[in-house]
Parts: sequence; structure tokens; C-alpha cells
Amino acid sequence: MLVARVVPNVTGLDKQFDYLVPELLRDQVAVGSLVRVPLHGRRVGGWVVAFGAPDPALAADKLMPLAKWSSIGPSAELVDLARWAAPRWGTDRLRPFLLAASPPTMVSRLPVARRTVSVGDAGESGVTRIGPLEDPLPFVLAAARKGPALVLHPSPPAVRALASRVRREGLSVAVVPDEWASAAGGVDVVVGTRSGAWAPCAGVKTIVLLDEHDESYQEERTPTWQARDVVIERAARAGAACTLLSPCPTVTAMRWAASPPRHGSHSPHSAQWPLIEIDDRSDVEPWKRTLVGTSLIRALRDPGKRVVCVLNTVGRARLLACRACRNLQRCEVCAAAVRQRDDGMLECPRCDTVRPKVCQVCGASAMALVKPGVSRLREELEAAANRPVLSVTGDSDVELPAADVYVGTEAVLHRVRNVDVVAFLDFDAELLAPRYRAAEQAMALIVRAGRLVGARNRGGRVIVQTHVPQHEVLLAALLGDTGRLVDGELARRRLLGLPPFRALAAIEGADAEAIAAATGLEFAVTAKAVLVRADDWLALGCALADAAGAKNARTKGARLRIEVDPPRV
DNA sequence: CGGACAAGCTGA
DNA sequence: CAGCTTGTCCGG
Repeated sequence: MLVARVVPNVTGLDKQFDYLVPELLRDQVAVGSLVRVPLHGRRVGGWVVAFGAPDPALAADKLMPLAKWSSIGPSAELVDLARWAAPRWGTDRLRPFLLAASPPTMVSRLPVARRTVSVGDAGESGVTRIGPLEDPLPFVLAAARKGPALVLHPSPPAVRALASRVRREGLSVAVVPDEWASAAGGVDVVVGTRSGAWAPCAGVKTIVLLDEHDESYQEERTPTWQARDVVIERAARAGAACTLLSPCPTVTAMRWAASPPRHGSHSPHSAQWPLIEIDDRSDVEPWKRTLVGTSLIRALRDPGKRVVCVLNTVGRARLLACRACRNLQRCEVCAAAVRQRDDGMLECPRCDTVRPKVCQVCGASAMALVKPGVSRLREELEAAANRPVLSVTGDSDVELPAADVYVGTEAVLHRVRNVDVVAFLDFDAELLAPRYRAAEQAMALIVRAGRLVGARNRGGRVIVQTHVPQHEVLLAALLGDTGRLVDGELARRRLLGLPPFRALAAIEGADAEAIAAATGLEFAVTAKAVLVRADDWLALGCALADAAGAKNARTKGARLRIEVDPPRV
């Protein structure tokens, strides 16, 4: 009597159930198979995750047979990887991982392998630092020549482009998830985005992660798994090599790599590094501070140049002072600095209290702008540029009207193309942000901007306005050597007990503090979340899964979000 | 999740 | 007390 343990594909149901495997289905049903099972009077889909004897505590006549075999599913190795990932990211649910590892449509049989390369020795695992403008194709091809390769890139269009370039080189390619079946059948190269970390890749010899630093490798929904960490574990289990490529590898990647990073073909001053111009604003009279510096004005007045200005502040003004008594305008309720809305009223960003534009100290109504937001800045830029300036918001999905000068939050960097100059108006907001990953995130922003403007010999340029021109991130960017950042960052993280040395999670929601306390781990309450810390990810994840899964741990309707390895704290 | 069943509310 | 809503429990 063969019994299959099944994880139902039902959200909110994190239990596994046993079913009899009917004689007729024995040959088809394997670990990973997608099946349909009767459950509580209905039929639901699910995954077979193990075979074995039935739970002895269970009456034998309760067992029902599997209703149907539906599709080939994730391999037993990937089911096992899901078992590793669940506690790693603080859950006991396998469903999110099995979903990522499953074909988008049912697959009843695999196509025959289309391999053109004979399998060689797996290369060495490690980090490769390449130039921001360097083509990663040679690295992909080199990996693929040693046997089947799984290659990930954060952006879907880049994945499609990479697939057709690799195909043009005569290699067989499967783009996942669409070509899941081909990938499982066997090809030279499987290409995908984040979820590709869970894609099949028959006989995988190398896993290549392009742009390792990119934050979209982390799932935003819980469990907040990270493709980098998944492929590192996956490669190790499969005996495959794992190569992380990036112009600015994360501290986590550098710590993982046993040996120092390999380098791409770039040299700091080659065409593969964009031109970075630091505009030191530290001697600008603070009271007259404008966000439009002289380098930027020059670029704006050059009529042929397409310019993108980046400022991470929304609204009209985010810091105002009374012209008469020079007091900073604060919220009368919570004392946070107020900002000005487009209709002129003053609004508190913390508690949403609104009041008219009148100084709460002296009653005057004339205000000086200490720090403008994007919409006020747009007017100032337009005056300086003497041509139309388009304000770009992050959430608009519509096609951008044509313009030569854009201003917006960093989301603007994802929405425009063919740019000559990117200017960060207040880069200190990134450099000095109270987030432990601020330095590497700031570096990644410069890299993204650099890719938009292209090589220095084509006139591309990144202007960085700052009051801390000696900041190590800026020096690294100037010299084209992001490796300078690593040692200091590692030391700092070790000292402060932050990842990758210790494990960190953020819990949000009404029950956050109660759950943090229930873990028995050390925790700290901040304005937005409760931070929980442990010595390693497994200890953290298990404690979180237990605490959140416990009976009456959460109040009925309250939402709860557990973010393991939060990117922005 | 979604069905089953129980407890609570309403109106005649 | 039928007829309905709302809440809690449980699934193999």
C-alpha cells in the first residue's frame, strides 16, 4: 500500500495530507508530480512531496486515493530545495516555492534533450566583477561550454534578448517559465528571471547570476526569498559551479565567495565605466541652498543633451522655514517637519495633519524653501533649462511623452532611455540614509545611472551633487573600483551584528511585537517594524515560523508581514 | 481556501 | 422558529 504525502495548492492552508496511490497511477506519480486530490468535499490540485507509510495516528479508512495525475512537476531535488528554503525564510509552507518550481501549464511528457555541448568539468564557483557597461555574453557562453547552464537576469526583456543572442551562437536555449518543458528535457542554456532560480535545468553544470546586486532578485511577497541565496544552495547540492556577476557585488556575495573576485576585462578608465562627476556642494551657503548646481545648469543649458534629474522626494516642498522668524515649520500635533502640498497647504508626512501656510511661531505667511520636492523642483529646473521639464512619477504606467529633461524619484531611471546626463540632486539622501545597506544601494544607483548614459567616450555623464565628496562610495565610483567598499562594509557589518554575519528579519503588523517576543530572540521595536535578530538564518527562520504559526499568535483579521533579510532597514 | 455547522439576530 | 448572517473549525 503506497501512500503519497501531498501539499495542496491552496493558499492559507499550510498542511500536508496523505493519500493512497492507486495501482493505475503508480508509474506516473513521482515526488514533485502535480496531482488532484479530494479534500473536504472538493477537488484541489497539489504536489506529491514524499512517499511512505501512512501516519499511524490516522485511522486507515480515512485515506482516500489520489484522484488524478495532472502533470510532471519539480524534480525531487527541487522539492528538497523547497524544504531547505521554507525555514530559511521563516515559514513552514512549501507552496510558494513549489509554485515557483512548477510549469505554468500542465506537462504530460518531456521533449527529448536538445544538447549541442558535451559535458566538461564544472568550473569554479565565485564572484566576478565586471564593468557596468561590459557585455556579460562571453561569461554566459564560457559557462555553457562546460555543460548545461542556468542563467538568471533580473529583467524580463534582458532575459529575452540574452536568449536570442545565445541562440544565435548555435546553442539550444529554453526561456523559463514559458519553455519549462524544454528546460526539464535538457538544453544547453536555461534563461530566466528571479523565479528561474527554481526552474528545471537537466544536468545543470553551472548557474550564472547576472547583476547579482539587483534588489529584484528578492521576492517582495513573503516568504521574501532571494534568488542569489537559492542558487548558491542549489548549485552546492547539484555539484554545479555558481558564478555571481555584477559591477558592484553585494557584501553578502563577497562574503560567500571563498576566493577574491575575478575581474571582467574592464579597467577603471576604459570605455566600460561611465564618466562620474562629483559636484561638491559643501561650500554652498546653507540658507541660499538650491538643488540646482552649476554642473547641472551647464548640462541643462546644452540644448542637445537629454538630462534626467533624480530626487527621492515627492510633493512640492519637504522642508520649509518662516521668512520672518526663520523657524522650521513643524506639525502642531506630532512635531515632524511639515511639507507643502501642491495646493499650498502644509501637511505632516507622519500623521497627515493639514494646516494653512501660516508660521506657528510668529503668524507670518511667507515661507522659504529649505528643501524642495520634485514638483517645486520641476519649475526651478524649467527656469534654469529654458526648455520644458517633465516630471515623472513612479506609479504611472503610461507611455512617457517625449521630452529632453526629466525629473523624478529614482523610479525615473527605470522609465527613460537614451539619456546623456543623469544628475542626482541630493545624493546624500542615499549615501547617508539610515539603512544598513545604504552604501551598496547607493553604488547600485550610480551603476544604473551609468548604464543609462553609456560610455564616457560617447559623452555620457553622471552628475552627483553631494556635501560629502570624500564618501567612500563616491571615491569608488570615481575610480571605477567598487571593490574598495567591501572591506570597510564587511568590518562594519561584523561589528554591528548585521547580515551576512548575523540573521535579521522585520515583522510588521499589529501582532509584530508579540510574535517577536514569542521567538525568544533579541528584538528591537522601530517606527515601522519590529526587528528580530539571530546568529544564523535557520535559527531565525525556525523561530519565526514557530512563533507565527502558533495557535492564537495573531489576532483574527490583522495582517502580518514577516520579512526575512529586509532590504530597507 | 471554502464548505459545514453552530450560534446569534430579526420579524411575525 | 424559519430564514438569514457571521464566526469558527477542519480537511487525509
